[in-house]
Amino acid sequence: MNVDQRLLRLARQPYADKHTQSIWMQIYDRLGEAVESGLLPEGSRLPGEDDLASMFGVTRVTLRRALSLLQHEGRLVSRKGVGVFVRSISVRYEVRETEAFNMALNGADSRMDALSLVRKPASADAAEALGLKSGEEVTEVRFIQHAQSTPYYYAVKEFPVSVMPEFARDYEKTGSILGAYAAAGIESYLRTETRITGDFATEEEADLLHISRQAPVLRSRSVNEDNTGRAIEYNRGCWPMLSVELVFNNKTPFA
Amino acid sequence: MNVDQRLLRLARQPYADKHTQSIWMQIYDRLGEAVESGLLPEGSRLPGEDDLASMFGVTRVTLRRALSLLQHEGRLVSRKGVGVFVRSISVRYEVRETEAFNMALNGADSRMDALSLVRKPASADAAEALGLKSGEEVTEVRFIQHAQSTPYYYAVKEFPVSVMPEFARDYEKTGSILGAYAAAGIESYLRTETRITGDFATEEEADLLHISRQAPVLRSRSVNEDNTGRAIEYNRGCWPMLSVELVFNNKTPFA
DNA sequence: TAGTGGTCTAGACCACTCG
DNA sequence: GAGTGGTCTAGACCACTAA
Repeated sequence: MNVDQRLLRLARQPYADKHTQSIWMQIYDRLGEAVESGLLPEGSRLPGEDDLASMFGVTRVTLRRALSLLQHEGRLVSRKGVGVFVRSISVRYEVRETEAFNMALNGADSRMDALSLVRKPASADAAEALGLKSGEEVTEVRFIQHAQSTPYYYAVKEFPVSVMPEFARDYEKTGSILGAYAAAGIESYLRTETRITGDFATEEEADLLHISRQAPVLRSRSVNEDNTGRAIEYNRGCWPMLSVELVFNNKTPFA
Repeated sequence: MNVDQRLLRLARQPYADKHTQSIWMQIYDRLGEAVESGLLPEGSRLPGEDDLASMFGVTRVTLRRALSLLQHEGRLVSRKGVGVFVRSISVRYEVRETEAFNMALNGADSRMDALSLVRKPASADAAEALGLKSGEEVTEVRFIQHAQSTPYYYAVKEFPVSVMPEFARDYEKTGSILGAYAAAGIESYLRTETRITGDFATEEEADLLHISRQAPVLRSRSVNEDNTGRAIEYNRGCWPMLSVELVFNNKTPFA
């Protein structure tokens, strides 16, 4: 029995009393289960909306309410003119903030790719957090991180030029941020503050992370200092909300 | 000029090209601005959907797409048979995780109310996090926190009976958790681990926090230990996603 | 060019809330 | 009973994508 047939059987199950739970909610539940059970595997394309609507015995409008919620949750992604696809949220990556850059990933095929690297005046946010003078320059690097060929983290980092004047060269040579730190004479550092908020994806983030616009994300803004207390990095990152669990450990007892 | 008139003027502004941005998105933007600008104050009721639809010159269905997104974001709340209301997200509360219980609030009228206090076997989650034996009992306390008479934090705390056998009495007497700690001989403690995730509100959470079901929330799960390393509390909390900023500070340098 | 998802309409019925 | 938000339909037109 192929996927379409099994999906059809799922769709054709009788609905519970409409007044108990709305039809579109029941469709939402069934499609969600289909994704979680693996009937609709990660990355696979759903039948067209007209087909789905007739399978579930409803109008396209009603069907779309179910799809729409699944998209807002970041579980499905639609591409205009192409189709609706399953976005994996089966894994929830654990990110240990104390490990700073080395995010703990289950799989080994994790890549952190630099999208761009430019020298420019610090953003207002970074200038304040790093205590920079107005107009002071930074090296800004945009990163995207994948796991199992799904993007799940997007970050913009700013490194003061005054601290690491040759960041671009050093990063190029060593291929890692820690390498660039070391090349600038920074052997140890401290992530002094991390601020976490929830928000909705911007258009750029939605594109890069393969989620819908308006899908919720977790944002992190953090500052790194070297062991002399000098601010060396400002980082803004975001994850699709359901894709990550942030873990903070603490060793400092309270009074 | 009253609110309805000013809202009408906002609604009657010509729409940008439909192909640039959809009508419902433009309505969404305008209503969002109306909330942020204070034209629609916190807690106020919007005109009925029929009225709004005719004000904006669209069908109720189209208008509802705008309202629906604002509700998913936790900025509006609807009450069936009553109306649609503005939920304040103008403030984003800063919660310093290192201060554990004493959340930094701008205003002074913050209350932490206990909803229930019962003795029962530890939840599976808590038992694992606290290292309890199967079936071991805890005192479970459910809290809701308000600021400016808006609920913005809901927490379920579990305290092992083996550590604080008289928690209920001590909490009653002192009126605070720290008081109950002290009464049990715990003078200092350590929030050893905090795990942050994003999720969607359950029905109970949506009710208590005055947000829509399916509105995103930030969840925190944390463990407190006393200065001998004994686990004394397991806490599960959640905030409406847009209402909070979590701040973590770190004093431990990396290797 | 055919198929896809995105938008919008006009109208209907319902359950819920409150006076 | 009057007004509210919640649901659903049947049909239409559009822009985008890929073959």
